[in-house]
Amino acid sequence: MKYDHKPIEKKWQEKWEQSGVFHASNNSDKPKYYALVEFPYPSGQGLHVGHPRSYTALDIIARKRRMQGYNVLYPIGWDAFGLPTENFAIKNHVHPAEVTKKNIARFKQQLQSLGISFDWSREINTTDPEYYKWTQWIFLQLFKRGLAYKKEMAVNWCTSCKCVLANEEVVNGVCERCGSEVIRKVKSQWMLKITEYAQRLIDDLDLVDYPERVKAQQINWIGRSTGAEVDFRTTTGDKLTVYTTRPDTLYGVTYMVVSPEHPMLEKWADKLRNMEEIRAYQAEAARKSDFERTEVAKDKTGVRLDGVSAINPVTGREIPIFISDYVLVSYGTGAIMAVPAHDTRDWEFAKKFGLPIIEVVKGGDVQKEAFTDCATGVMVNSGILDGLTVEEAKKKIIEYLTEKEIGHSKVNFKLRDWVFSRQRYWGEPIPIVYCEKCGYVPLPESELPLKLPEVKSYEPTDNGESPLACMTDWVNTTCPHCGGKAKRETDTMPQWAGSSWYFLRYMDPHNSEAFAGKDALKYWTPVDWYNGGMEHTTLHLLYSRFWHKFLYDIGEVPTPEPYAKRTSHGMILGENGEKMSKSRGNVVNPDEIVDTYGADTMRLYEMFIGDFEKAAPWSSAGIKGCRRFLERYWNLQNILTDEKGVRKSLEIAFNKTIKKVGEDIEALKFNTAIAALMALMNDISDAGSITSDELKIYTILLNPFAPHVTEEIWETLQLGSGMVCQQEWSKYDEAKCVEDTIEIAVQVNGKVRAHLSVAADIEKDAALSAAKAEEKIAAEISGKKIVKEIYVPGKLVNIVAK
RNA sequence: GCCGGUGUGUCGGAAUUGGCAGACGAGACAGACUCAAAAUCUGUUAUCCGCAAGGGUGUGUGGGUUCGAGUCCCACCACCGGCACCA
Repeated sequence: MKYDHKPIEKKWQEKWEQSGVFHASNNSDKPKYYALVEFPYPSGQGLHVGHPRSYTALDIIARKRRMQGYNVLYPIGWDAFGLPTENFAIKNHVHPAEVTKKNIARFKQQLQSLGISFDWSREINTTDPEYYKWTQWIFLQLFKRGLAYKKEMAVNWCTSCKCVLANEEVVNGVCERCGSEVIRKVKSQWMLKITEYAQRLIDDLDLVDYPERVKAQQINWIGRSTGAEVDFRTTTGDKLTVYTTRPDTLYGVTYMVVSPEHPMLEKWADKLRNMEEIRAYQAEAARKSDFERTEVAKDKTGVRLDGVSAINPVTGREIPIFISDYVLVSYGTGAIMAVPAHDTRDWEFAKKFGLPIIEVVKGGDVQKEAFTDCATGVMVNSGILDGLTVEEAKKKIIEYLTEKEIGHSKVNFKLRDWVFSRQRYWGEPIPIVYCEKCGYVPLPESELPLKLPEVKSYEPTDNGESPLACMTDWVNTTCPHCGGKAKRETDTMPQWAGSSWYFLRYMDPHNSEAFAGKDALKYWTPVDWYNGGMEHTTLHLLYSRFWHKFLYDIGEVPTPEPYAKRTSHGMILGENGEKMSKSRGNVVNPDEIVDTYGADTMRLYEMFIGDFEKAAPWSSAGIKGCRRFLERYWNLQNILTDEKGVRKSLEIAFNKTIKKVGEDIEALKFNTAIAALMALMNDISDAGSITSDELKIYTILLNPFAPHVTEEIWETLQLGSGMVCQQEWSKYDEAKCVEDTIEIAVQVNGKVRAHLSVAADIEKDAALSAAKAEEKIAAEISGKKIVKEIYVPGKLVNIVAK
């Protein structure tokens, strides 16, 4: 009989669905295991071949855990709010909800055709009011505790999406999503105080098992630095505070720089003789997009303040103040003390404006370039600091500044608060009302969900307002606090809102009283293994850790961290090694692969393609190899013998393979697990036959990778009761993983000269004398003096002779 | 510039963490089957010298440690990802 994947795969997908074998239970005596993959955005393009790489990997984990006796939760859902859907809806004059529904249906069908063991009874959808009710509820909790606030500020504005973006969504000065120019625009925005959690988001990385590269990227993004704030007196009698990480260089400060947006400039307006020039510079800086501002980063510009200067607090010297756009308002105090001798940027600026460069750390030639090394230098020209190392000087100067009350130590972060409002339709409405008398008033929780109203046009507006703003019936409401006239917030939440807590909803998806019941949370939290893309490291992953910590603080979830273990898959590239895209014409359609080769082949291939954590190019030849392998497995039924048990000749091969497949799955090395199964297949082929017990083990080992074909063989050949996915995972005998006699290499002076067949447990002396007895070795060493003899049990002997 | 990572046959990639480099798959070549092709099966396949037995050389480059290095150390080169005027 030929291996025909189509009827087999259809049959088992239906059986699994009907029997509910993959449904997790909230009342189980078994130990729990929560495996999670990032839920997809149901785009109009349908599933990408990259999706199954992640889903199959954790499906293998989930299936193995079930076989190991765990109560496994492996859920799926839809992160369905978002711009592409909204844009498609605008273009085709359909409601985004309709578009979403259609896309989800397609995605669901595609995912089911892959035989992933998701618990479909827990399917969630972020656009479902029963779901976003709780997204809004969490927002209200943030608001009540002062972590959601509205602020007038310069934000990133995407000129094409006509919408603000979070810092995390701006990549190289352009919109992460559409690649259009991002400009700065002053707008009143809802913000979330993620900065309040900056330190804990770093510290608690110690509590979790994440790849080093993920931790490093998050730490980098949060950008903690330690230094000091120092107050400088000005000639107007004011105080100008700066932040510096090098307070040790205070004696080398020869000028100061404030950002063009610095508030002191307005205060000094009437004292500044060149205010016009300053205003012109400010205007120019404001006009530049972030992209332009960093583009010209090499060439320093600025204007010297004429009329106000500052006093260096330790030298008493009067120093000029400049404005320059190399100083950012949003970091530190928006002002810096400049030490051209020991900071590259200050050095460039000083050279351009002919400012003095005073060396205060010995070790370089500060007239040639800035000397920034902190490890080797010694302080000079620095009064009380002379002779100290940089580290000692930092400590001493901070003590001094603190005592004199002109400065103190200070920690700063690069992380900014999260811009949380979007001027678009297809998102969760923000449940806040603005009342002239009472200000921003939260909607009572009983009024949740605040549903998205039907609108005539979803078109984003040019004036920067949400399309909801023209829904006057909906916008005009009464204040929940005073009952007077009030207006609803018309901005919606960003796409990252719904995904910041979705893993909690899976634990208890139909609960109408809470986002999840306390018992369910206690049982399932945390997620045991979460796999997803590297591109979410500083977005979704960081945001959801923040929300989870907040929920932990208010007693709503039982753990400080949401995910115990995080792994990351590499991208699947086009056959030409480039990223798959329509314009490159190298997109592989998963439906076609499933149709031609079957889901089992597709799964197997995606796991065999290479190192799971690295990018790998698709290969249409490679997938044929996996199909061939499954055909060989299928044909094992033709060589089934009446013999029972695992035969002596294959005993070691089977035990070794059970061990290797199990260990490799845990280590995310699916490619070598499959290679081991292929090698065992070769051994079976050499043997010319297989017993039912051997086939039983083989089928169980292969099942997580290729679930359909293994179920079919199991059933047809009646290898056992129930389905394969309900069997116990195979065990191995450590003692039977090694051969009795092994071949060891014999080296002379580190070069392999012969091979020797010896008992596995041979002692050093016996191994060496056997080696020396070998004809070739004897010839090699004859007449030489043996200097050293090395024996590595089970591997080799090495005779060093001169 | 800073942080993280990678570099191995024709290709995707293995190598129990210092112990026989190239597992497994793909491709190619040869053979069997076939009228023929496909499929399937068998064999060969890092490279150089040699008819062969055998030997030499080989994991980005240069050095080092070691009986022994793809693996450890130092310096460098190339590529990929992230951050980037963050004081």
